[in-house]
Amino acid sequence: MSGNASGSVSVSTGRTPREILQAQGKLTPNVVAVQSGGKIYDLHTPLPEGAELSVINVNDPQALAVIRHSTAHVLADAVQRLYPGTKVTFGPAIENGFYYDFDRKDGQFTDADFEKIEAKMREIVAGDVPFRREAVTRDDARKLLQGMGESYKVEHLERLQGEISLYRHGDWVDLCEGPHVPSTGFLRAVKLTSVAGAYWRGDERNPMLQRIYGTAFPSQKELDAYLHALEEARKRDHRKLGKELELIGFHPWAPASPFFLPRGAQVYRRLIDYVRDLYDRFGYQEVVTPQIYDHELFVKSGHAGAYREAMFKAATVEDIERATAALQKAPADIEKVIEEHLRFDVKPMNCPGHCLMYAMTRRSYRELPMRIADFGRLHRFERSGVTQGLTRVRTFCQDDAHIFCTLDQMQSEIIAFLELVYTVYQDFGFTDVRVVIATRPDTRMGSDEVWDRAESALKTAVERKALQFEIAEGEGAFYGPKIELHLKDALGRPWQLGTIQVDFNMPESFDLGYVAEDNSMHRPVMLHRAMLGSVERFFGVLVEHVGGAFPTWLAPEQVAVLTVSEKVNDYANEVVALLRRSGIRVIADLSSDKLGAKIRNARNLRLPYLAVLGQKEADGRGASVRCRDENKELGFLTLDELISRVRGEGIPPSLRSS
RNA sequence: GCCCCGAUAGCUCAGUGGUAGAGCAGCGCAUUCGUAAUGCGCAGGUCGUCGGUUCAAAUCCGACUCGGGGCUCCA
Repeated sequence: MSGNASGSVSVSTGRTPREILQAQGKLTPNVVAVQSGGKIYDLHTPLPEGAELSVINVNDPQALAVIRHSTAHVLADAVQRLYPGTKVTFGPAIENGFYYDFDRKDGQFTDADFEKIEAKMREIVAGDVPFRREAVTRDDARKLLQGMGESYKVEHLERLQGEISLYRHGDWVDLCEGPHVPSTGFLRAVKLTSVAGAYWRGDERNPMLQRIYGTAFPSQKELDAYLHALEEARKRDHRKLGKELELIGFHPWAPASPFFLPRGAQVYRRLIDYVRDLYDRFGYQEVVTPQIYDHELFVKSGHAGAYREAMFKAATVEDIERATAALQKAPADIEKVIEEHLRFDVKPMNCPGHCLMYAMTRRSYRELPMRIADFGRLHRFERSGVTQGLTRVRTFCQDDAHIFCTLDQMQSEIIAFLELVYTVYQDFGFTDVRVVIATRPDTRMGSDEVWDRAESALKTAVERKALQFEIAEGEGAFYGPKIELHLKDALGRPWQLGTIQVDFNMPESFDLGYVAEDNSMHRPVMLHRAMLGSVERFFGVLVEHVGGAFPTWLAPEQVAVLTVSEKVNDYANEVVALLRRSGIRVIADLSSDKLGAKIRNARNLRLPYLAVLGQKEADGRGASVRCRDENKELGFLTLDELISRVRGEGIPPSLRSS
């Protein structure tokens, strides 16, 4: 059970953590690895001379990644035993587990193989064989890997820099930098979860590998807890809740295009109304613009090139007849015929139309900043494999707006936007927002000076709000840098919702200008910005965030009127009419069901308030009220009390008078 | 687009080659009930679509459609 296997060529110096801990008498059976200088080292890897270290025990959070990466090795070992000839590639620990990518020549993995593979893995774990590390030269590694036929590893080897190491457990060996657990016996709770295709190095042009996902924990108990939490998260899935609560529907004849059913449309409309109210207060002007434009527009905006694949064409029968006739005359000119005769495109974005509108008249600096908002419906052709529920669809609308402003106004506009968007997220109860600033890519337009100014405007705004942020170097659009705001869905998958992007390109392409104070023409800057982003996506993430229990101000119905018996139907109808007149959204259950059943149904719909009406309530002109959010009965309330309570919660938190 | 999985009643699901099932929802009748499911009855399906294998297909095979998981979190 020694660290460095004897006989290998060691490039490292210094003692291993195992040796250090042993000397100090601190090597307990629970030690998985150590931490030193912010890095995790396993017990096999020599530390720099004189390094400080702290012990990582099997139950420490930092041990998870080590355990999972080691489990990936055991998975690969098991797979290669069961399916000889399978080549290994990468197998990292990931956020909630690990994966390993294989190139299997003789078939595909399916979920049905998991049981067999897990059994083999348990066997390897039961053997409690030690992991061993060897530092080797590139030549030795190459010889070894070539001898094993591991062509992907050989390819990877040539890209590696720095020290090259092998890890072994039993007679299985892999090119790997670690870190790994001391022995396979540390891998006590393992589950394979799914199989998927994945391209070698993530590139579509490369061969597709078979990826097996799994997860591992220090104990079965923790694994079970994780799997249970996953189950719970699935219950919040907006696709499941959307169906159960009759919010949305889909039909094969409109793939990846949601129907918002009456209950869902109630919420959808309120999301938009909410934003619209903010626009009124924050100096935005809403416009309504065309759905279908001449192709020429998107040539000018650049979409016809870069965005071509994602755009729907709109053709009339006449267009197609003309195109057909033209093709019969000149069959070779397909591209040209399509350009000429299929003239219309369905808009994938609002910005080109807004540029047209901006340029409809001569603009003065006095009009800027001009904030143009549009809830126009957009269509984008998303490839079939990437669509998903409401979070990735082919038709949606954004709370989209374009701010045309001067370079000097850019900074304050970005800050004002961040103020606004954080108010919005607060109203919805989102606190876990990830902020990413995407900076200049290699191929870009505009001078470095202008980019400097735009990037620093974004950074300043984020810093002014004291927000934590990450920089995504080179990930900005070719026309300008941007801030992205990401939120997570129930399963922890991140989605970009809000964004603000600086654009120097489109004003240029459309030759936009304004007359400045000195009577000279200047080019405005264009800011693309959205808070909810796609309303569809936001709706999906929101459903999951609140578990289908919309706050009173968004709920499709705010109060359910439930009768104890049909004897009080007259009073119930009176109450419903009164609440409706008071602007409250009500449904009534006057059926012959028992009260218990009515309550159950209304609760399953997650209605904020239940108003029970019986003879007592009819006599007292009130209702016996139950509140979903406080999860308790409020007892008897007069109708006025009920109305003022629901009305108070019926407006967004940031707008409530205090 | 590519890899794997799935599709049976409005919903959730059972049914592995031999006469299509359950619960819930719906409809009808009875019940008039006090805080998470009242009882009885009725109705409801070209088993996603098309093709193939077979005496016989929801079931086996193939294609297609739609949906789900995934496709750098780089040894």
